[in-house]
Amino acid sequence: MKTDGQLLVRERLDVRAACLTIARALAQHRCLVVVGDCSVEYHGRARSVLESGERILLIKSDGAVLVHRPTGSRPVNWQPSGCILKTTEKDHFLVIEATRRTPMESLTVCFTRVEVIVAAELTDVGGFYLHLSEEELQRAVLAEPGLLLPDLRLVTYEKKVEPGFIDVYGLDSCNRLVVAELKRGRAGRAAVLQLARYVESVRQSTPLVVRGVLAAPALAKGAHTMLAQLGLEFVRVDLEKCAQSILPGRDKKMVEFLT
Amino acid sequence: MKTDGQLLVRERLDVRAACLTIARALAQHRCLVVVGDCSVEYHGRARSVLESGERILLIKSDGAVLVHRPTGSRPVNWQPSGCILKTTEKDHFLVIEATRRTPMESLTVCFTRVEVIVAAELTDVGGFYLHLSEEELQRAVLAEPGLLLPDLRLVTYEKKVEPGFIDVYGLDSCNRLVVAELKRGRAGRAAVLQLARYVESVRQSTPLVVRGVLAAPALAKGAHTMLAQLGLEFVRVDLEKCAQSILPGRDKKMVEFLT
DNA sequence: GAGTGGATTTCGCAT
DNA sequence: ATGCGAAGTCCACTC
Repeated sequence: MKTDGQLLVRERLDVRAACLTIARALAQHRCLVVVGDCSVEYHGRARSVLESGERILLIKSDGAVLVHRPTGSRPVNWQPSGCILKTTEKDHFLVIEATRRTPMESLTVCFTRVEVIVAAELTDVGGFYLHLSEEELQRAVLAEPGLLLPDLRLVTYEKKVEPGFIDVYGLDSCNRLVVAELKRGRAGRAAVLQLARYVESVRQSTPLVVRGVLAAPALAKGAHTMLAQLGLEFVRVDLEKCAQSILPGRDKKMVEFLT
Repeated sequence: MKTDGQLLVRERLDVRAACLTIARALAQHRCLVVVGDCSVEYHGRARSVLESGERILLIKSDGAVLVHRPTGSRPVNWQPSGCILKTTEKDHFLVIEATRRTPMESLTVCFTRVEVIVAAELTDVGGFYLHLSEEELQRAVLAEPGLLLPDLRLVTYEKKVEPGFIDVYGLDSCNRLVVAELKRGRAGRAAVLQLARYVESVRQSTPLVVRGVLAAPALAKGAHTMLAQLGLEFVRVDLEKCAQSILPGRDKKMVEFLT
């Protein structure tokens, strides 16, 4: 139950006090954690009703709102950052409303009982670095096209064609054009269709033979059939090799989980 | 700083005490909120490093783990429910590890300072009801095909064809087959392609004229062009009418945001 | 503001 | 377990 500039913790507040505490914290753009019994309604792109129960409400300094049940990795209800927050006391309930426009939607959390409120001014400037995203995978293939096809010569990348952007565009040893679509995960039918559209578009603009190559760590079964029907190819990409290609100096153990 | 069977709140704990408190709470499958300065690493399908900063860690009773920065509606790092948790004290740091298999991945949160720990035994049996999902939209159209096309006679739904399942399959007043794809949001190019594949598949198996209908509240601009090229149609679906059709007895004001 | 594509997507359902 | 599509997806980026 200590209070200072950074942190405020309150337990078992009555509705009036909780309302004031939350309103003050919101005004100061603090992060809020509220634990208690609440019900939730959402109106917007869809609608939802959540009956009463004990949950954890998270309100962030940018206005993002999350309602978490005791289980499940995702919030049962939420509102993205940038929404407008309003706290009121109504019929002995604490009501927190989060509204936004485009799309117009609103989330209403109604607490009948508040167990704990934590209001904190959090300082977080630490960098976040994600490796082996699709972007990094592309960097690796661009730096070392042999990872994709032996003797592949890169012509360009992110080449604009009508349906979108071709990830990798090059020539093989027989001077056939190679149109490659990269996926960091298992490639499905959607990826095959995407590639097919690119290949079709390129064929209409060149007399050269065009190879359509889907490059991914694995290929979904349905995608395999479709690929064959459309005369496209699959190339298995070795994520571990790509990782080593991207991060030559780093600890090789970093990729041990990537199989 | 009260303690009872339901709720435990601790502030400014040293690492040793924090470690014990968390281990005990985890053993009791309580929900945990930890606020403090931490760094995070993730190894698995990808890899990530999050440098030191003040965050909110949420551990749920089913083992789901979420690391939230002060902004953004989504966790910066997470681990889905069902993973194995381990808490250790290491070089005066509090280390929490969450590991799972299939896929093999692990999340490591390392606290240098713990501001607050909240451990709560939450009871939540309230129902959650989501309305106007794609499934409900389909129900509405099936119950009242006129919402889609005047005089549409339903033949079947979720009809299996090679590329997948046709949402709505019927006959119009001219006895042309109607193949309709429903979307609850704005329909894009992917939806057009999906419909095109269904129509193509149906045409190969019937001598009847086949109309391909994309039914959605709105159509993306790029999708419009593609639709025209492929000889398909767009039908605007009135979500409000669908909602009223589904929920005849409910408060009409419930759908006021749905435009 | 809309449109497009990726995501450690997650989630659910059917195979 | 895998595959497939939907999601109140969120998110960043482009036009």
